[in-house]
Amino acid sequence: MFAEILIEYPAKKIDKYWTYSIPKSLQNIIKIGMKVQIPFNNRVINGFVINILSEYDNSYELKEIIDVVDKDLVLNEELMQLGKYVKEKTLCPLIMAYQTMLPSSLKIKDKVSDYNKYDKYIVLNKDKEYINNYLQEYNKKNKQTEFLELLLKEEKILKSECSSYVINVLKEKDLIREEWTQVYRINKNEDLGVCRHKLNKEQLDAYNIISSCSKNEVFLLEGVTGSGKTEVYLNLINNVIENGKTAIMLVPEISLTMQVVNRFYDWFGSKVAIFHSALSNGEKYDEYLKILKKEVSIVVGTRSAIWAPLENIGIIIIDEEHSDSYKQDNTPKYNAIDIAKERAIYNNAPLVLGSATPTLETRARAIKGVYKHIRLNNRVGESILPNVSIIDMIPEIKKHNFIFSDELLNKLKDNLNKKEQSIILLNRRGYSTTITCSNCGWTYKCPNCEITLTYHKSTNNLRCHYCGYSTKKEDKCPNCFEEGLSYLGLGTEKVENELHKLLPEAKVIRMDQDTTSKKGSHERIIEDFKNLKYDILLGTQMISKGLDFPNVTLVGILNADSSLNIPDFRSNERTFSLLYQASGRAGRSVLPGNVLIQTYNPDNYVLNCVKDNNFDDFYDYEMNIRHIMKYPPYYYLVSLKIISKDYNKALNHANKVYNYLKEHIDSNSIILGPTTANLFKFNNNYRFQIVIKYRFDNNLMSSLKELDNIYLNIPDINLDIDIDPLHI
DNA sequence: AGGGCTTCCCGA
DNA sequence: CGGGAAGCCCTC
Repeated sequence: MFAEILIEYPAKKIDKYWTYSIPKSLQNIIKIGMKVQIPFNNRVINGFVINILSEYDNSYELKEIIDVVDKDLVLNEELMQLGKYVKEKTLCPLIMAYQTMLPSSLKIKDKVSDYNKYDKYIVLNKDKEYINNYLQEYNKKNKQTEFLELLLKEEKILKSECSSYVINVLKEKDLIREEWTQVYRINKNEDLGVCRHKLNKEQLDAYNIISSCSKNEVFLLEGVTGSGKTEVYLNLINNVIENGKTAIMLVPEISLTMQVVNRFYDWFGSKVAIFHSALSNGEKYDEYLKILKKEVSIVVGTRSAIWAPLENIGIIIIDEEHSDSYKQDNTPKYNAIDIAKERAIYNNAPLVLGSATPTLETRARAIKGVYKHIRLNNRVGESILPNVSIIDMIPEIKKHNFIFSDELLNKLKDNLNKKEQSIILLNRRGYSTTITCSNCGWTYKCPNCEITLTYHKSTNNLRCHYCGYSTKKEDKCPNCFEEGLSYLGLGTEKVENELHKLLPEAKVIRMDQDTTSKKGSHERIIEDFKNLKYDILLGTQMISKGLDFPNVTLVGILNADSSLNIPDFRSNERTFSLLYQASGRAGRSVLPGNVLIQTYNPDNYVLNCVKDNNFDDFYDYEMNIRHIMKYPPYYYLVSLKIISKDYNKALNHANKVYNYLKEHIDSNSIILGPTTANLFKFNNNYRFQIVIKYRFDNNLMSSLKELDNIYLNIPDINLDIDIDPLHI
């Protein structure tokens, strides 16, 4: 017997099958998808069994597999197949695809360490009669007898609650012993079944259409904010598990994750496993184990949850499908929606994409009939969509209102008086975005990335939000040594300061990357705000999605232009989505909501579509632009980045890549560039970019693979290929 | 990836 | 001539 094996290192040069013979002693143990130990180039390393062969017709002398690393960890057939898909789709080494599927504690490359967690108990080592006799004979009262008596009553006691001296003495006498039971770090009660609301007509229609689909089909569930999509998901999943199948539900990111997860816990209790980045390695390990042991049938989590080793999947649901977080931005650059489609096909199950603002790609497919389009047009219960108005900031500037317009400030005051809550969104953290010397014009810039540094007042330093570089702020200009430093551009820290000045009685909580770095701080802020401990929630886009605060009646959006001005063909779409989602936070209960959008471009079409709550018009407008400009969904994109520390080398090779593509890919495909990439200098690397737009191109993928291979062997140059990029 | 072997460059 | 760095090659 022989095994074809992948080497643990995710290097493209050794990304192929290596054949080993299987020793007799392991022949019944080794399976496809298992971690094994092998000799490789005079070392012992880990490998991953990808095929088992009964014959091997080559004179080459093979080495033997040494041992199995982990008998219980076997990727199933579906995931094995999926790995090959990921390699083809994203051009990553195959082993990397499999590494991506596993929680970090179980990665192929890791040594086996025991991630199991145990509760250690002390129990009696003799029967009760024996102990009673012993106590009588012993005929003294001390800590030992006290402990034995307690143990007679309780049967087992946590070791951590016992005196180690007493334990040692009694162990010596052979009266007690230790017993270990494995415990999970996250424990939920049995199925609680609470929190079930009756579905309204629209929700019920959506539920009926999707639940009666027993084959592979993709649905777009497009529901306005507050229309109760989560309730539909819960019912769909309930239906699936009642039929003995399993379900995956993806949510975008953690601020929202726990809120959704808690609804699942409330309904499904211990049948749910969760995955998101805030879990510790041990917690992830436990959750993974629950799935492997088939103790759970529902997995809820962020992007990586799409790899859950569930079998017999009955439905996959992706909430807020427009979210960028479903695409991984380092290798393998996969999109969880693509993976979900593959898994839905494999399991012959429906896939539901839900959003109030689906991507243009998704919506176009729904309109074309590739996906089934289901709409929820009304909010649940009494609540109506908020009233949105646009505030022109140019006249406000003349009144020296640089941050808050009179109207927004008055509404905030009103809300304080009425004891209703407000949300303020500014998609920029820090204090000010730029520090410039008004005397000599010098600006603080990142030495590695050549972009302006953001000033953080609370730590009195300047930080690069891309590479993490940080430096102390000087009192005087470091260039001309005059006291001319001025603070330009607005961040959440400065808004917070300003709120304290203008509304000293308001209790303000700020939520952005800087205030949520600690574990659990997300949930704490959200809980506190929900429990009315604060009047105003101020934050970046992490507060815009999905959160449900019934007492919020006002949403203020500062500097709505900032995201419109980002040079990316999707910036209109992102702005619309961000503002629309943020607006949706207002008036979700009986109280009506107001949204104020502050801008310097009050006539902007995108903002006015938000104001009129009109996704259809926005969609038509933006689709027209995409059509004219040959962008998705009319064309597909590939982005290639040519990266080097050496400027000339990067430029030179960018041109070579261009010429290669020109020669090899279909002449109908459009090659743009090379141009300087969006972040031209990042971490001391110069980056050039080439973008390919294509519709059908039979030569493209093979050419990209070929290019990728060529650049493996060229030193000091890195070629980064992103297929279906989200940002260009 | 990373260890071993070869080559190349330069100087107590 | 010798030693160390850089480049190259190979791994079932």
